[in-house]
Amino acid sequence: MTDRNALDTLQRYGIHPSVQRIAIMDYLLKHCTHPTVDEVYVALGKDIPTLSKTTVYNTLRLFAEHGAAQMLTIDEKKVCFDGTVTPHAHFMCKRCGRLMDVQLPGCFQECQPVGADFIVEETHLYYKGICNSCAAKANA
Amino acid sequence: MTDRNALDTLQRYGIHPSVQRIAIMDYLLKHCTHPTVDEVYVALGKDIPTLSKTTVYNTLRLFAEHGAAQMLTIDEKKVCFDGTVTPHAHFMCKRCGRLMDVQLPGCFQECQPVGADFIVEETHLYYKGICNSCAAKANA
DNA sequence: TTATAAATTTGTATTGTTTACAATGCAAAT
DNA sequence: ATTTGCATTGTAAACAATACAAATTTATAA
Repeated sequence: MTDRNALDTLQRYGIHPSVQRIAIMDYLLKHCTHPTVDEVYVALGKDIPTLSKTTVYNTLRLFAEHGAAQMLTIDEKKVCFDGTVTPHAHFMCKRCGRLMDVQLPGCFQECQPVGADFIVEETHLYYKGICNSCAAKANA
Repeated sequence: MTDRNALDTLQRYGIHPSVQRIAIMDYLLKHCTHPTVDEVYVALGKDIPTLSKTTVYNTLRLFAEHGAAQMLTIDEKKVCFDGTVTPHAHFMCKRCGRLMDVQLPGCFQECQPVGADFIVEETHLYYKGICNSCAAKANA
């Protein structure tokens, strides 16, 4: 059972805490919607009016570098962030743009790259297509 | 053996050919370096001086929509394009930024998403890490 | 406590990619 | 020859992301 407390999470990843960093990590942990920088910035701006967008950029990048968050480049328009760092895949609906978590296929552990002449630090698996709710709308 | 002729490729994917489209597809097929829009634009500008960057954007997007090319969003800085559409994975070196093709693990065909309540149209698998040549440099 | 140094945050200016859109060009069909 | 429709071009604009320097906060040492 992983600890989803913002402060603890920061400390576990060796990130020095601050009001802004705790708030941003807290947002990530509580909103599994894969928010963009702007979404985090707008949402937290209500509580921290002085918050700078640059801080959100820097902080999310910092989290990703320390492995405390995942940077997702699935949508070519904007980078999204994911506070869940346990291995999982993603699905993006091409119609509504929603991004959701997907359990990894069971066989995936054994799926190592063939003839790899490189050191793997991150593995990314994602699917694109049409989500159920968009498919249902199309039939109406 | 797939046909790597530009005109034939366009027709196979139902894309109406034009001088620009043929040139762009030809470039993709002959340069497996996963070029960006700008790289294609600069390279073809020598032969087609009137070429517009907008056309390159539109055309590569069109190719991707028709399945004649793959849009890669691995590097968060820029979108790359891949003329190879047979299933394969990618590796990006975090140090030198190079992007290369990787053979899919054999078990991957059976790797379907678990409990998928969506229609999969594309599957993307890639790795990030350090390539051999960068790792060698680090040891010097 | 006070002074000093280090780290963090802020805000503005800037860069660079991508899109929107209107005008133009071109080729096939009538 | 005219029309129709798609493709291309080029400019303007939107927008994400970064650079940077000033301001603020926090930590450390005297």
